[in-house]
Parts: sequence; structure tokens; C-alpha cells
Amino acid sequence: MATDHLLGSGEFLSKRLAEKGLRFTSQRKHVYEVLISQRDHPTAEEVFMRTKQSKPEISMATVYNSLDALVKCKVVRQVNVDRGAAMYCSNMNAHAHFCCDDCGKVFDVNLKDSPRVPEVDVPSDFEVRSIDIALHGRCSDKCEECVQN
Amino acid sequence: MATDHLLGSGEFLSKRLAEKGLRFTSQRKHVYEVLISQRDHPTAEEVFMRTKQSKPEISMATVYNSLDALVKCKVVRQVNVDRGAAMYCSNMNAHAHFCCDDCGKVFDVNLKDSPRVPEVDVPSDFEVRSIDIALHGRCSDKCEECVQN
DNA sequence: ATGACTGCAAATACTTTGCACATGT
DNA sequence: ACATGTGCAAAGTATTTGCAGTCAT
Repeated sequence: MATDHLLGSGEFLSKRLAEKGLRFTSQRKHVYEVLISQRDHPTAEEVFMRTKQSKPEISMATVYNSLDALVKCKVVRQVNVDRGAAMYCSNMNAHAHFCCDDCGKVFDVNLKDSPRVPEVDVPSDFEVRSIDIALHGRCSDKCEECVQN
Repeated sequence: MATDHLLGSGEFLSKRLAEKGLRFTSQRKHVYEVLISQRDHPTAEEVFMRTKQSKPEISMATVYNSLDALVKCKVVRQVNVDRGAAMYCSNMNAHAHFCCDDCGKVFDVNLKDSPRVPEVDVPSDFEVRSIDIALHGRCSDKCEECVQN
């Protein structure tokens, strides 16, 4: 039953962590709130800096631990577009990522039809759990960095 | 005109590098041959070790440089399935990657229909140059590592 | 001839780990 | 009560860079 929307973000997160046997801690709550309050694609380092504003004692190791926990309980996605730091995304709706090869920014893009497993020719004994779609290209004529190309 | 198949791998690579203003070197040739001779998904480190067999003096830095050159001239794809080393793939046909979350192996999987840009809702001034599709899941009942789950 | 490429070693970037203490259940 | 999580510092991977010499064009 989709009743999660009736919960505050704290209760929601607490419940989702519990379902995976993970604990609800102040650090995980702050990291999660950082991610949902600004829907871009920060790296662990950026999450660390933002989280320090509301939770100054947090350490980088805890940020990694928290991000792993949030990914495990599926309230956050990890995005790997290329060699470099992983990015994190709190948009859990089905969507793809567009990564600009010139300026490096990552954008969420909606799928006109959600990707379905049958579109892909996977051996029958393989179990598909998730699909990540990443587009590469150039974001916009108006993008400052891109114009320099 | 698709006449590339009439060339040996050396001439083919040389031509593709030249198109991007990149030079054809012995190291790049060896790295390329390593990648086409075994169609799995080696990391830079694995490419380094394999390439040393035919080109013992090659250095890691040159392997990275060569891989970048091969990716730039589009004879090799870089595959980023998760946090960890990038992998390289010489299969340039349209295909997706299946990454087993249990054993870590990466498999090429064919697409029943090639992904088309219009399936994705991208702003009109964005230019899409490539699409990467990565599936995650579990590869097979028979997979040694997977059985331990 | 010249700039791009190579090999080496050192530097950087990203992520994980070990350990003593703290905290959630 | 006790396992799990935290913070710190140190270690471990992955990748990049500076530089002097070499090679492709």
C-alpha cells in the first residue's frame, strides 16, 4: 500500500532503514534531508560539505556509510556516469540521467515509457533487479561552459 | 560507406585515431589488440597486465592514455557500472551491460530494439550523443559466487 | 622539425578500514 | 545489553600529472 507519503521524512526514512535491519541515526537523517532538499546530483564530498552545515561533527566516513545505507534501503540512487566520484540522487521515480560531456552536469530526464526488462535479451536464469540509463551529450546552447567547446 | 571491415585492425585503428588527430603508436595498437582478442570487460589494471605480455615496457600511465585515445576515437567503450575501477569493452554494437551484484561479472546483453533518443524526454536544445544502459541483478543459479549469497 | 606520446615516479582523488567510544533497538 | 554506527586517522585503490626523452607525422 502506498501510504509512505503520509509520513514525515524522518518516519519514512526510519521505516525504510528498519526494513533492511539498518538503524535510524541522526547522521543518516541529516544526509537524507540534504539529498531531498536539493534535487541535484552531489558527490559524497558535496554531501559532506552540505551536511556539515546542519551537523558539523559528521565525518566523511559516516557520509559514505550513510549514503550506502540510504542506497541499500532504496531511498537514494547512486549514479555512476564516468570515472570520477559517484553521485547521489534522491529522485526515486523511474528516470534516466543525462550527463553533459562538456560541463559535467547531470540532469534527470523522464522516460516516455519506463524501461521494461523484456526489451533486453537477458538469459532466462538471470534476475534483473534494476536498470540504469545514462545519456551522454551536450546540455544546451546556453550553457556557459558548453559554449567554450 | 562501411568499408572498415576490409582493413586489418592496425589500419582500421590508425585511420580512426587519425580522424580525431590522435597518433597511431605501438602501445595503442597493443592495447587495442588486447581488447579485441578477449571480449570481456577488463579494468585498466587488467589491460595493463595483458598488454605487458606482448609489450613488456608499457606503463600504467600509457595504458590509461591509450584507453582514453581508443574511447575518444570510438573503437572502445568505457563501462562504469559502479564505484570501483572503470571497465573497457571493445564490442561497439548497440548493447547493454548486465552487472551481477553478487559476483561482479559484467555481461553484454543484446537489446531487442536499439534504444532511441525519442524514448527519453530530453530538452530540445540538448544533443544526445550516446546512451548507456546498465542492468543490475544476479547472473545465474550456476554461478559459483552467486550461490553463496 | 615539432608537437604528441611514452615511461617513470610522485601526486592526487576517491573510498575503505581499524579502532575506541557512543547510540539505537 | 549488545550489536551497529560514529569519528578520527591511517591505509588502500584508482587515476592523473610533471618531466625528460622518444617517436609519428
